[in-house]
Amino acid sequence: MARTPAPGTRRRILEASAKLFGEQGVRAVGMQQVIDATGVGKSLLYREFASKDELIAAWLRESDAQWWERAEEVTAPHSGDPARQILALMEFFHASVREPDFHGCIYYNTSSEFREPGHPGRQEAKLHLKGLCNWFRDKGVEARAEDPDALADMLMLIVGGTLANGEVLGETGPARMALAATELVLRQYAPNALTTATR
Amino acid sequence: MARTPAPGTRRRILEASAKLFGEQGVRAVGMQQVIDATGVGKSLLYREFASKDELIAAWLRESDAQWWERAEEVTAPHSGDPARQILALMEFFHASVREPDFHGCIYYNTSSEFREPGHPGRQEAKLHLKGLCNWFRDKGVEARAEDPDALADMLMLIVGGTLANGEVLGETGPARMALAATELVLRQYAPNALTTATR
DNA sequence: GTCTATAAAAAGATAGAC
DNA sequence: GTCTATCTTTTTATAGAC
Repeated sequence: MARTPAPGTRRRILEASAKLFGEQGVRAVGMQQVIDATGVGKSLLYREFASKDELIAAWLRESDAQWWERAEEVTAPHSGDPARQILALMEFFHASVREPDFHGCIYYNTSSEFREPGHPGRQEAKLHLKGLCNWFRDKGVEARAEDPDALADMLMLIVGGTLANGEVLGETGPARMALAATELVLRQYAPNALTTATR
Repeated sequence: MARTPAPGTRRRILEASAKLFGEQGVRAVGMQQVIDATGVGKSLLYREFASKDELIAAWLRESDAQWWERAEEVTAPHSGDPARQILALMEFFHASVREPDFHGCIYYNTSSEFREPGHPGRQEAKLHLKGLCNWFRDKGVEARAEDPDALADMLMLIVGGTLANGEVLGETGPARMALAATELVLRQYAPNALTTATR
């Protein structure tokens, strides 16, 4: 009880890291900037996170958990209607591109910033994206898709294309087609499920 | 004639930069590494490129020119058949993901590495991607698509999704659907053109 | 426990030697 | 013209003051 740091310390560091890493990119942000933003001492930061790589990994893991919480909120109202849940999640992606401080997907971005095969940034990115792909596949099964894996990969194509193009070209570029593309894919890969979802 | 550097200097610097920036990412590579890889002196490098940003811009511009040369080679054989040209270019993208030293698209990657609005990395990325989008639109017009802009943005979604997912998840992931997705989009947005292309 | 000072290495860029 | 040495800042990380 007495040897652990102040309770809010770790959370504050992660919040500051999320803001800085997300807005400027990971390699663009030094540990000193994280320290300045939190007001925490250098020694304490390195006590919580032994290295920058550990901080990166913790940030991505926490972001993954928080993202799934919001995704649940968006899809829960359409429980039992997998096609509409998929469309709701895709609308959620599209909305993120429209936000003024959108800077791309932290998983695609961070993975591309660290090319070393075993880097935590790559591993967490892979985990997050595979998790999303699995969610799509499960919804595909629920929607009685003939090939749920193909459906899931198609939807991942739309997600990646929406976020990658959104980062460079903004919301008025290819990202604007996210929902239309999703409907097109659903009509092809889960036609029965879609008839109930969109007139 | 006598005050210009050795003729191959600039080209050698650009070739070394292309390899290093492409494989490791731009922020991960220092100017010293470029110097070590070329054998050129530091002063000479800064005579050719006044700053790292200038080197980045020159690298991306040169890569754009070289990319369009190869794209021409791939699409030229199908001149007059825009749907097939689009499919050929998409197959070209898919093939790049399959290459053992694929590290994502240098334009999506570099744009995400430099968030400052006016950064040359962002500007060149925007130019390249808009150029590609325009090429798709022109082919859409040639293919008598009802909405060539929508078709182009749909295809950009597939390109971005293929390259972004390919960087993280490899060729066996969503990238494998690139061609099927293209056919689906063509069938929807340029159905007449496609009948001649795929049985 | 928490912060300040300080490594030690690497970054981008410049000045000067030949 | 070309390379070497240096400058300044910034990076990640550690040791020590309180």
